[in-house]
Amino acid sequence: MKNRLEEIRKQRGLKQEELAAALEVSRQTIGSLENGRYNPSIILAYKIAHYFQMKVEEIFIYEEEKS
Amino acid sequence: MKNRLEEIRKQRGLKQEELAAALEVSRQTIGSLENGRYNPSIILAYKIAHYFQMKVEEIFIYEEEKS
DNA sequence: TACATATGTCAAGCATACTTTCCATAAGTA
DNA sequence: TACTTATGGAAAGTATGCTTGACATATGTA
Repeated sequence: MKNRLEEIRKQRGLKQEELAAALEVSRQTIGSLENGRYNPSIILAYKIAHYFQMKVEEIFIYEEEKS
Repeated sequence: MKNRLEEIRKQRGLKQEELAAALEVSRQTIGSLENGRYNPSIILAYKIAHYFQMKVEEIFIYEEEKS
């Protein structure tokens, strides 16, 4: 699972901390997602997509056969 | 988070066990998703959508403010 | 009745998502 | 230099997703 979080966040001129606050998660969670340390829960993925007014699949890109 | 898993599975004439095998998860996981005991990981949500050739958001319906 | 099939659900255990706390590093500025 | 801001990331703890194994119930059929 790849994601375009860092790209989209920067497009919007947001700091990790600001995005984290808006989504009610920790700054470390945002950093960990951006750097691929883990995948978001489906709930968080939806919150992110909703916040950016995008589709989940526009932000999180599934790559077959990888966990 | 609601989902249309049971409805879609039955439309396709599949048993829980058959769907589970196709997705490489346990039958209990499918049952638990259908009965709302927990939400899928984003990986499993994508596998399910891919299997049914649908969008994630057509199957899993986000309800604001609920975990 | 007896047996098979499909589903519901629990319990224990492991893996992963997310938290808080902490420290490091890089870039900008006084 | 010294200080601030933004980010990276480790460590330990909690919550949730998923597993296997077990048992229950409902339905259909011999």
